[in-house]
Amino acid sequence: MTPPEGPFAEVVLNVPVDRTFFYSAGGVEGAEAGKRAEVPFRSRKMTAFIVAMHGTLPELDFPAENIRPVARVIDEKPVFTPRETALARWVADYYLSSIGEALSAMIPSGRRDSGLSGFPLESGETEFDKKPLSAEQEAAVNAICGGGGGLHYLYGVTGSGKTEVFLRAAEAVLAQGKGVLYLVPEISLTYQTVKAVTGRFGGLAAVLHSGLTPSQRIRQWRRILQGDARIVVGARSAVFAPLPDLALVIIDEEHDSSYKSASAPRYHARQVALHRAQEGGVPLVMGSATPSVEAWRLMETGVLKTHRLRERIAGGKPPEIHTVNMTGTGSAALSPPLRREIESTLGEHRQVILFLNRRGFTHIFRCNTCGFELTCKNCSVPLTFHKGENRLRCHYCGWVREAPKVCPECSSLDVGYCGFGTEYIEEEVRAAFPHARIGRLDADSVRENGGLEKTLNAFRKGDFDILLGTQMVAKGLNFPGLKLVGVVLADTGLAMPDFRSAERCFSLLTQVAGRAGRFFPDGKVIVQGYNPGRHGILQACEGRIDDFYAQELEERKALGFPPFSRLLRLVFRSASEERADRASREAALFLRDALRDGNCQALGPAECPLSRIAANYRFQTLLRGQTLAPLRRAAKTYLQTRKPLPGVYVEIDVDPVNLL
DNA sequence: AGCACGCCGACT
DNA sequence: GTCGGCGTGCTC
Repeated sequence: MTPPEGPFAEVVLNVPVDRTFFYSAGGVEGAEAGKRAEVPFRSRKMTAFIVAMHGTLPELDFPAENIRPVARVIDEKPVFTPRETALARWVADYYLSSIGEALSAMIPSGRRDSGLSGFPLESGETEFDKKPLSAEQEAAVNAICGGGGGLHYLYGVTGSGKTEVFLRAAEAVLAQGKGVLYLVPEISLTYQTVKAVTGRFGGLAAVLHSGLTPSQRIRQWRRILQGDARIVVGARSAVFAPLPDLALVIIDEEHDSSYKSASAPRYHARQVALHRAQEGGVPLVMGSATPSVEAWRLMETGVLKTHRLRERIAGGKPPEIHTVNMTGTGSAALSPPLRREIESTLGEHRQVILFLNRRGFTHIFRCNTCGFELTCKNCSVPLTFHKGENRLRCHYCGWVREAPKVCPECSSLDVGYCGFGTEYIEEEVRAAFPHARIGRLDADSVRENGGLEKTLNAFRKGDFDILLGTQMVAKGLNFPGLKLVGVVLADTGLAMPDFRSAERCFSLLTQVAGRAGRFFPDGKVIVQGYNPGRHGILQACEGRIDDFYAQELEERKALGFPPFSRLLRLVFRSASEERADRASREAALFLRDALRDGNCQALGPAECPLSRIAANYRFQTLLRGQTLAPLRRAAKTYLQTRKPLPGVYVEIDVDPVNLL
């Protein structure tokens, strides 16, 4: 074998191995740090990220003749800099992933440049014009831009003008020739914000949204890297945007859980943003009408500087909220009061949104004789009945089966489909209001009709009288014709065994209520539930915001949950229940021992609330402590020194947002 | 993560 | 005798 030719490329690969690899770059043109390359790895080709070039081979613990040549350099110009590599290292360290996994999550995978920008700018619109600032807004802008870093929170209801503050602060930063990162929860749900940014800053803006193809994504990425686009708007992964001179980070709807990645590395964009801001010594400003409980606590303790926007710029006042107790009301999804309100709203030719929190409480199969409930054969969740096709479907893995006519367990004929799915409600609403035009918005209908935006625009234009939908109608949408919002079943999700369920319920209801009164002072909200007096529902309905946080913080403190502790979750999953169980118990023993000194605990192991997902059995162990460092250290030691049984996979979740 | 290598059971 | 199960370890 010929001796390897220099220079040498040090690369990272998307494998869960936390180290770099070396390749000979003598045979290719243009190998350079920051470029991607194709390399042979084991028996296949992989995309490698070149993190450094070396003239001579550094001392290695393996024979130099094993060095293999780079197959091809992918990029003409570098797509990342040492800043991105350093950020990837930080993410990998914080979230216990490999550098390769972190860098792969950061950098778009596009190959060629497509000519399309992927985001045509509309012209002739005027809503992007600067609006005059209230005294509160002006004070907030001044504080944020007042020099130095600083952590700020814009706390105010929907319509209190948070966006305008963000835009003015961004404008000031852009005027200095520096860069702004503007994070939003889900681009498709925050179209108004995105339009406001692109409308006001035009070609200076880059939008990273989920609809971009990989090549469009890398085109935007290059614009940012070159300094052509200096304000970046985007969802979670936009937090990695390679702005060369970042001077302001904005996080809109800070409480939103979509900022947390569900796959490795399981990063929280808010945490990454905080790191970037502090490292650069630049301000970070977050905003929401319903701050996360963590953020609320940081506001109370003064870590976050709070700027309260009390005025409702858009006019209107908080809507009336009525609650309806559904206990013992039978199988109708719409209570008489809700029916009457819909009727009178339609009579005024105004619009209605019926909001349904689909998760966890849908239309499930249940035997009235033995109580048997049909669950997915792969996951442990109840199957959802789809009347249209007369089938049952799993909303986790997609498994479909015919709807049985008799109970599979006791053969009773007395079986039913209880709960309210969107289809079921649609039917009931159609029957009750045969002349109303009804639109439906959920994950299925979005896929079928080819677009959330289409349905929402149709509703905004008045093509429907009633819009029936899940979570996605609750966010960032303003409909001038809307008068009535009905929450069909507010308890949904509160039954979930998760310490954040009350918080989620509260924020959802408060946000929904906030939308209703935005344009009309006579907006009305009706909240139905089996227990509308519950913590999380009651305070949202009565607008007792401070009370909710006070009580929630008290409960978290009593139970030792965040923000009074830090958590690290390890999920062991396997096709074999026995192995997943055994691996989790072995790990818990090890971890408990590793944490024995220090004020930390290992909870569990226990079956996960979602005990099976996609044919995998799941067990978890929770590590808890006052600080994260010992938890991370223990988990890291476990990963490095122990390997779980074959066929058992470990998911590490640092700062988990749900424990399902 | 893949994927090859290697060491023990049933089978044309 | 070998085909193939899965447990173990390595990847520049």
